[in-house]
Amino acid sequence: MAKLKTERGTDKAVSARGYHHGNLRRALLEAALELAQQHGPERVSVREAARQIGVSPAAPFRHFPNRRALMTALAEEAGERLRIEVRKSMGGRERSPLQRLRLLGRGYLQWAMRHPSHFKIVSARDQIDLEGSIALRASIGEVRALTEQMLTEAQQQGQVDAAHRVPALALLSRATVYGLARMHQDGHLGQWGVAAGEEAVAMTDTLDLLIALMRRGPAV
Amino acid sequence: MAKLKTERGTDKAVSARGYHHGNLRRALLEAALELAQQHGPERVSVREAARQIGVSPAAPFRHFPNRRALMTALAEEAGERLRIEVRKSMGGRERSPLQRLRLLGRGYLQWAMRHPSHFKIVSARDQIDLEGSIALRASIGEVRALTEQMLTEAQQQGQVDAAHRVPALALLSRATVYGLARMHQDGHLGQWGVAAGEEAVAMTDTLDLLIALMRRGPAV
DNA sequence: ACCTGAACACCGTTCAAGT
DNA sequence: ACCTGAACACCGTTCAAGT
Repeated sequence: MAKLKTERGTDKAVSARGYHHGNLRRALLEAALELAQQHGPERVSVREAARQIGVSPAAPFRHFPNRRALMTALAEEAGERLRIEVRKSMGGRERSPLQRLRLLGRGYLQWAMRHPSHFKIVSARDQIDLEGSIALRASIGEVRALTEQMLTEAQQQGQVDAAHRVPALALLSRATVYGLARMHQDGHLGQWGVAAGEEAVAMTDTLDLLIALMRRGPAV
Repeated sequence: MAKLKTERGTDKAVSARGYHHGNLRRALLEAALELAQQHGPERVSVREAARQIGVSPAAPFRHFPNRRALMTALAEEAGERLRIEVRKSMGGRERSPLQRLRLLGRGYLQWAMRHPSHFKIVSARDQIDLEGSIALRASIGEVRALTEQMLTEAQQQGQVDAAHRVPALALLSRATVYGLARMHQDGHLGQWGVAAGEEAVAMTDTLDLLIALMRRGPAV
C-alpha cells in the first residue's frame, strides 16, 4: 500500500491527537465549504469553522489574513473546477465551433445547477477579492478565451455572420449564460414562467435559442 | 400654504425633540438606504441605523420583525422605482414593438448603472424575502408582462420570426439584460474586454446586438 | 402605542503568552 | 512555527420595564 504523505512530506498519521493540527488550512477550507453548502456562503463564519475543527477562534488567522481571504481561496478552488468542467464539456475539434460554444455554455449551466454552493461562491463578489486573485481571474480568463476562439472559428467557417464583432458576440454569450445561472440562483426563474423542475430544460433551451439566432440563416 | 401633515394626520412639527419619534419606520428606511449607499447592502446594520437616528437598538424591531424585513421593504421601494423607470423609457405606441423592447432593456440597464445601490438591493436575493413580498413580485411581473407583450406584437408585425416561442424569447431577453447588469455590479465586465468608462456603451451595444439577432432578416 | 435598558448568544480580529 | 486565551468592538434579537 502506498504511504500517505502530508503536504510537508512527513509520514505522521493525520488522525493523531495533540499535534498542532498539521493541515489547518485545508481543514478550514473544507469546513467553510460545508458551512456554505448548509446555509449559503454569506453565513460562513470563521469562528464556526474553527469550532467544528476543534481549534481556537484565533487559529484561522494564522492561515488567512481575514475572512475574505478564506472565501477567496474557496472561490479559487471552485473557479478551477468550473474551468475544467467547461473545457471537458466542449469536446474536441471533430465538432463545429458553434456546437462547441453551445456545449461550453451547457457545461457552465449544468455545473452551476449541480454545484449551487460552488457557483454561489464564485459569483459572490461581495465576499471575495476578485481583483486580488490571479488564480480566479485566470480561470475566468480561460473561459472567455475559449468563447472568443469558438466565435472566431464560427465566423471563419461561415456559421456566424462576420458582420458582428467577436468581443460583442462573446459578451452577449457570457451575459446570457451568467444571467441564466444567476436567475436560477437568485430564484427568479419562477417569476419568468419556468415551472418548478423545468429549470434545466428552460436554461438549455434559452441557450439553444441564442445559438440559433447567432447561426447564419440560409444564404440570401 | 397647505398644511403639512404627518402620516397620522397630526399637525405636530416633525423636528420637535422629546417625542416618540413620529415616523421611525420612514427614518429607518432612509438610514438603511444611506448605509447601503456607503458600504453596500450586505453591511447595513439595524443597530447602526438606529444609532444614526438616535434611537435605542431595540426600537427598530417595533417596525420590522427582523433585519430581512427592513431590507425587503427597501427592495420594494427600489423595485417600484425600477418598474416606473422601465415603463417611462419605453415610450408609446408610435414606436415599433422591437424598438420599445430595446428601450425597455436600455432603461433597465441605465437605471442599474445610475442607481447601483438600489439595483444591488433588488438583486440581493440572500438579504431579502422575495417570496414573501407581493409588491416586489408585482414590480418584476409587470416588467415581464411588458417584455412578452412587445415580443408578441413584434411577431404579429413580422419583426421577429414567429417560429420562436414568446416565453423563450422573453427569458433570453431577461437573462441578457439581467446578466449584463449583474456583470457590471459584480465587476466582471473588465474581465470580458470592456475598458473602464466604456461600461455603458458596451452594455447597450450588447443589448442592441441581441435585438439585431432577433430581428428577422430580409425575407428569403 | 412606542421606546429604553439590559441581557444573550453570537461575530471578526488582535495580541500577548504558551508549546 | 503554530496555537490558545482573553479581550475589544461589534452584531441581531428578546423582554421586562418605562412614558
